[in-house]
Amino acid sequence: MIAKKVAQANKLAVDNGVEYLVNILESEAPELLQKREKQVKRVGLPELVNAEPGKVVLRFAPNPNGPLSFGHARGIIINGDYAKEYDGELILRFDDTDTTVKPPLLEAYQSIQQEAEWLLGFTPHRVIIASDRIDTYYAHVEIMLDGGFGYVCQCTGDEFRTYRVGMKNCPCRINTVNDNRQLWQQMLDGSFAPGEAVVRVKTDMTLKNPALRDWPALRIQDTITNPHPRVSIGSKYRVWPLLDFQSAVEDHLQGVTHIIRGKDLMDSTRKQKLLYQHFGWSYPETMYWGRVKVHEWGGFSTSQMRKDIEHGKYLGWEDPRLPTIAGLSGTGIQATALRNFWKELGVTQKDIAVPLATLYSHNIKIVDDDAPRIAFVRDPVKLTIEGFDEADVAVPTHPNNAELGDRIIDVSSGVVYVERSDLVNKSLRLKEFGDFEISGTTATFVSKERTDKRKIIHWVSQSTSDDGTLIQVLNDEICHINGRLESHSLSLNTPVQLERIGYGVISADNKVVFTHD
RNA sequence: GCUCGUGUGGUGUAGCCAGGUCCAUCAUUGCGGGUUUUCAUCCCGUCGACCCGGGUUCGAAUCCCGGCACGAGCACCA
Repeated sequence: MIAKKVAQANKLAVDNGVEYLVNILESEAPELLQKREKQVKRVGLPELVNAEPGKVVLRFAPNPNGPLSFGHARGIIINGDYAKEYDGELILRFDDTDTTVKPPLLEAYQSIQQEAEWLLGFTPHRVIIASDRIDTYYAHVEIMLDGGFGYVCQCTGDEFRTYRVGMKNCPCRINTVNDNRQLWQQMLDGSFAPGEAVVRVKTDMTLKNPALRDWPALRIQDTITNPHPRVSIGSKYRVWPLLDFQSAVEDHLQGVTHIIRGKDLMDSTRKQKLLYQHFGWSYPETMYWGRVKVHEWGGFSTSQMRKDIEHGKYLGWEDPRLPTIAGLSGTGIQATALRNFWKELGVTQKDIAVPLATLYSHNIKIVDDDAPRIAFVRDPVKLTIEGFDEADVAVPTHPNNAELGDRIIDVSSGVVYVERSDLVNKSLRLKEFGDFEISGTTATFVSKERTDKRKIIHWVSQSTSDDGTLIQVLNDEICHINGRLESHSLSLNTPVQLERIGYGVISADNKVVFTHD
């Protein structure tokens, strides 16, 4: 019955067009006509669940084992943007609890804060350093041991792995509170070497997910051989929390309401939720994003970059070939471009690979309206001007932005430079100057106005240009391209556009670093 | 192996939870054209996608089941 009616309606729609039905509805039952707009793309980041404006606390927690990379920018930008949008707070937390595998780098504590601020456009509301908080973590270990939901385990890694896959309890699991208390003191006082004892969170060895079975919370590190790089910490502690424990406790202590992180940490969330249950705490809302690769770079690991720099493969963290924030900003990528880029990708759990062209297009949108045009002549050839009497020519600094005014170029010397490769044509127009006929090394003035469709090239006057260098990465090599750079009074780090070449950034009086086409 | 997650044009992304004007959004890239004294910017046009197979339903990108593919976790790294 209903089916028949619907079929009838559908047929009407096909025969008479949807308009017809809409009209009937409008006259007979207007309340059924729910306005559903044509599809619109959602703008901005998705809403946070359970978020009360003014009470949202988020955090970004890098290991300071190097300065920030392109990938870290996502964490800062997304978390920071939510904090801003919800009038909440962003915590910058240094998770520097490993002194052996990924040891922290002293300089990174400073540089990360600066880079974070550059990326965000504001200063993180709180800064926490995990290595300052070890005593607090110890206090929570003691609660855990006393509460019977943690124990000191003396099994080797291999032994425990066998228990984990076999879903069997390890012998240490039945330690009494007193046993654990005593063993804990022994961990602290140096009776155990690294690997001889760990503190575990007691969950359940029969849990479906093997990752969650009695997971390790703290371990011993040889901080005599590998002292913590912060002098105030150095060799002070032997027992260090692992990420899952440290992060869980700290998030609770700081009142974090929302955690947004990589989906590789999904099991971390599950482990931490089990710990929160033991403590009687409630876990923050969590969101995840997938892994990002950039076509041109592949993946990027801080540890690998650090090795390559130490081996001299790269100049340093700010090397323009490196996907670090320092490298990117040094080549003229703007913080706003990075922000827009990451916000556009959002927080999907898909693993993706994006082309650099996407980032570049964001950067062009930020930079182009205000980037002064400036000429750089590669492989310069000196030409003598004939038949032009005026002392100078005025060239607009920006073709679409008159506010930037004109560049007055003195040509009274009668000598200009042009690019050698442009000289395959003998009839040329020097941009904003005039039409010329080239013969040997003389350029004879023809007309100020355009007389034909001859090719337009860029040029510099000898007296208003200097020897300069364009620094450009080509095939993973840093190339220093010498030429003549138009004289300018632009300050350092000004984004410019080299006419007919591409965008760049002033890196010294006579040096420009190439950004992109 | 166990566990978890993801699959929309070349690349990203919206829509999916609350099935119907979704012959699927927006951006980027490619291609074509226009403006322009830059091979830039800007503008216009155009190509191009719901992983596969079943099921539920009058109707499925959207719900269910099963495959397949890819990724991650199972570290005394973060």
